Amino acid sequence: MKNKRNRLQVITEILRSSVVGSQEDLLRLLSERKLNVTQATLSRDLKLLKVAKTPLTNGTYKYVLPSITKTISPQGTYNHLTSHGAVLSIEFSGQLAVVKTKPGYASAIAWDIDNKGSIEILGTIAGDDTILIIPREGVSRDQILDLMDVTFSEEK
Amino acid sequence: MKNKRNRLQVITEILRSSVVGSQEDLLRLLSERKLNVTQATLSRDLKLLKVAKTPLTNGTYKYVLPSITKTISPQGTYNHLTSHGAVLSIEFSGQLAVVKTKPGYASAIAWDIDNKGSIEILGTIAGDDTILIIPREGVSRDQILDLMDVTFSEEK
DNA sequence: ATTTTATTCGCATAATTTTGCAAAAACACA
DNA sequence: TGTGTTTTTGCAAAATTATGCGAATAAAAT
Repeated sequence: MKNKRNRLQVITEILRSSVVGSQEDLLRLLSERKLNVTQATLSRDLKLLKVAKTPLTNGTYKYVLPSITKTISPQGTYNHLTSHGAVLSIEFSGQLAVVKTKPGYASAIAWDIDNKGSIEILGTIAGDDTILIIPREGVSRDQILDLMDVTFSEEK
Repeated sequence: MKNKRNRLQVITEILRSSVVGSQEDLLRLLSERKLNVTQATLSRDLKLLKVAKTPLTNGTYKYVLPSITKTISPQGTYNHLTSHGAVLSIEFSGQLAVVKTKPGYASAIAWDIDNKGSIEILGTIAGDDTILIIPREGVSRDQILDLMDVTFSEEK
């Protein structure tokens, strides 16, 4: 189908605006919007979107979007944070990763990154609102993204 | 049993230091440490710890600890952040919540909290490394924790 | 100490999620 | 358009996770 892109978009909107506790629930919400798929497809969609299922204090569960999502912009893909945290975006240039933060946050966040002691990262250099991450040779962009996802949103 | 506390502690250590993709895996890791329980218990433990199952880019899954975990300490529960983010802990006194941050972060974070415009929070007052949160009457500690969880880590 | 109350946990099962496979749909392009 | 390739999806089954219930254990109360 050609509505996969659209469906993924709608799913993120739904998850952003409501508490969804199961794929069956999501299925219902989607069909209200005339998007009919099976639960199996949702499982795959959520995996693609890296949506996590997390317990709430009220004893129920909720699907939550990851902190980093890939946005497809005119000039290639671009990873921006869906949260309102201090980290605004992550992009790559060759082997290097560039993290943009709110003004003043860069060095503190770079400290967090360094402090995680991840073997994948050789070091970081921070300005005021920009951090340059120097990954170890052979480390992929995806590995860095996973790492940041985990560093910035949920815990390791 | 009396080793629940210990078991929860060990679980957090394991999840912090390795990639666990299923409860069965966790079961094995625990039994290596002489902690024998059933998967049912793990499901409950993970729910208690608010551990989320999240997809990784390599196509597998991983259980991740939340940024705020309730630590079961002798003098009652106490909520500290497991992440290396700027927020270090949240504790309550009566109706008020006190957030400790890394030095210098308090006002920036208080701004984030205010800016979320949550109806549950009347206002905040920030010093250098401490924020006082004044919740609206009738708002529970758990509600505040949920809110902070969402504010500091994952998206809403 | 005995009874009552609350917690923890295993068992079995229910509920939910993931995935292999094959078919359908979309795409590429000669 | 026809043919080969890739992507998407449903189906059904496998795998995984969640939970009702009762037994066991611990804690509290009298």
